[in-house]
Amino acid sequence: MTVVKRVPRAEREEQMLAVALPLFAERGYHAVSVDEVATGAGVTKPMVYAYFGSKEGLFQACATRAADRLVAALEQSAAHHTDPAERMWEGLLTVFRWIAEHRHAWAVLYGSPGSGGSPFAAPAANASDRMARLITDQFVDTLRSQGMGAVAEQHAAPMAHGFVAAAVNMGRWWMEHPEEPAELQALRVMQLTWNGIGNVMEGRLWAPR
Amino acid sequence: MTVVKRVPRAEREEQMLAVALPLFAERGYHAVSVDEVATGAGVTKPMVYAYFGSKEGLFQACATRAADRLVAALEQSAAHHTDPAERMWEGLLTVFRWIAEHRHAWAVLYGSPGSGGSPFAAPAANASDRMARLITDQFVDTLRSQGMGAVAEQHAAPMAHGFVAAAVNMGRWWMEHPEEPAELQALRVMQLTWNGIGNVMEGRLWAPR
DNA sequence: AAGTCGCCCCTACTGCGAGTAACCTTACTG
DNA sequence: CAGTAAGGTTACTCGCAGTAGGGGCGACTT
Repeated sequence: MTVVKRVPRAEREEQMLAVALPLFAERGYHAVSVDEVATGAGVTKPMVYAYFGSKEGLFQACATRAADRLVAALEQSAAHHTDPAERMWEGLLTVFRWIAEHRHAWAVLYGSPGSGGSPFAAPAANASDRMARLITDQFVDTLRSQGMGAVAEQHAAPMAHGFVAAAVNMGRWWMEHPEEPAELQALRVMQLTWNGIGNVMEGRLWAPR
Repeated sequence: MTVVKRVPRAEREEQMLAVALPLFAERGYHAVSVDEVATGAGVTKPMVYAYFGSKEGLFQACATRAADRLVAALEQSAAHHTDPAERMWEGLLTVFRWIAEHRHAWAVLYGSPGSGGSPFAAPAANASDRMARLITDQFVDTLRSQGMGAVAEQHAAPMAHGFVAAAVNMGRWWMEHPEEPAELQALRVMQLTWNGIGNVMEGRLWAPR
């Protein structure tokens, strides 16, 4: 009899996620069947349901894990810098480097270009919210210390969301122009959101130290 | 026998789209069945397939139509203004007002908050591209006339995409805070992308004339 | 040593909904 | 008043998400 090894839950979940992530990333949610993931992980469909509840649950697990790691990387970067501009710059560098090193995770989180994006965008929205919060806090602190609390209250959160969205979409754009370096993407976001288009048009460019 | 009127294709397509749009907008792609749309439009499923080819085709038709109208509104606005800042500002106002008046179309195009977003994001990407191109052209013209062609070539397109993304996501954020006026959303995008966070933090706010 | 509990894993189904084949019927054409 | 195209239907197939129910093996009691 084939001595098929029995594997503890945690390890098997890991295998399933490892199989599912690149599949979801490359073909999109719809084009991946649960059976496929199951057999890829050496088991059958009901195991996937036992561990993740549903196909959506499986996808969410992939996306949530990706989101957690991305946000963790960003938080760690933020903890190492205090100056606002530097913090932004280093944060962007961290994010774009993370994207380059985790293309599958990024694609699952924020949608791959070829196949349709991901449904069930909750983890992506959640990741964006957490990243936006990091920026919002920075923003509010800086403005408060300059007696501009009112501006902060009103604009910080939505502007932070806009900032994150700009960065995320620059990431999407990047996926289609992969020859460029991460640093250039980060620089562009800084030009756009830190200096502002108005300044750039008048020749005021931003540059890291 | 019930004298159910037979309806010409163009008109029936219109009905189907009219039924499908709010359904997709409120419940998302997955939770809507083709049968539902068909009966809602007074016919049966095969008619939908005869006219739109597939469920995806039906969705794309909704989204593409929304995209066309949004872009058309923006193009018309752009044609009425030449000054870069004013053009941006009026364009943003146009977009946010359009969103307020076409919430369903907007939700189908760029994903509703409650239900999962939409798969098959091609029309959304296409709309973003076309809006970004409007901005890119403006951007390149302005920079070229100042002898900064090199900057333009390298940064205009990706920055324009970042700009559009920021505006789109501000629109998403707005859907969850619908009490605020369109003007405030537009103003925030200007603060973020025209002035830049750096300027805002130093107290330089932007305001329409 | 024998019960028994819980975990890992399977075969074999149900059911829903996308997509299709084949046919009917009304209305307009020469 | 055929002939034909366009609007419309019933009645299927099929793929896949999700489930029911059961089997075996280790670990922990007693």
